[in-house]
Amino acid sequence: MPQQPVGFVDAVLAVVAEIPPGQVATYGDVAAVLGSRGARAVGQVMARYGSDVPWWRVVRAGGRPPAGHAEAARPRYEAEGVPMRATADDDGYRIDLAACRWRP
DNA sequence: TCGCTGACATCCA
DNA sequence: CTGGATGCCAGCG
Repeated sequence: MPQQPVGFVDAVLAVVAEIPPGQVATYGDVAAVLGSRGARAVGQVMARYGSDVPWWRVVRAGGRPPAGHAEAARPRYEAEGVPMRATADDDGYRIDLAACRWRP
């Protein structure tokens, strides 16, 4: 285990990269793994560096996809086999965390 | 150094 | 269930 002196950004990317296909984790869970409660900070990292990690596997509490990216994440969940339920929300769907929530 | 922003979480009405 | 308000954390100007 090479390093521990890694920036918060690298830590977030590492956790997201460890999420297995077909499963998802919430921003709060990722922050908890890092030992922080900055769920928002995690979202910041995704917005800037999430391009290199399966950001679609990181969702908000309640099983909602990232705000403004629901359309881009929906096909990913279908490809991964993540169970989701259609809703009347702006996102159009919701993820069943009870069946695919990833636990570190 | 200070203040604002943001792909959030949780609580209450 | 929905909506509004508050709190937390890290990055950037």
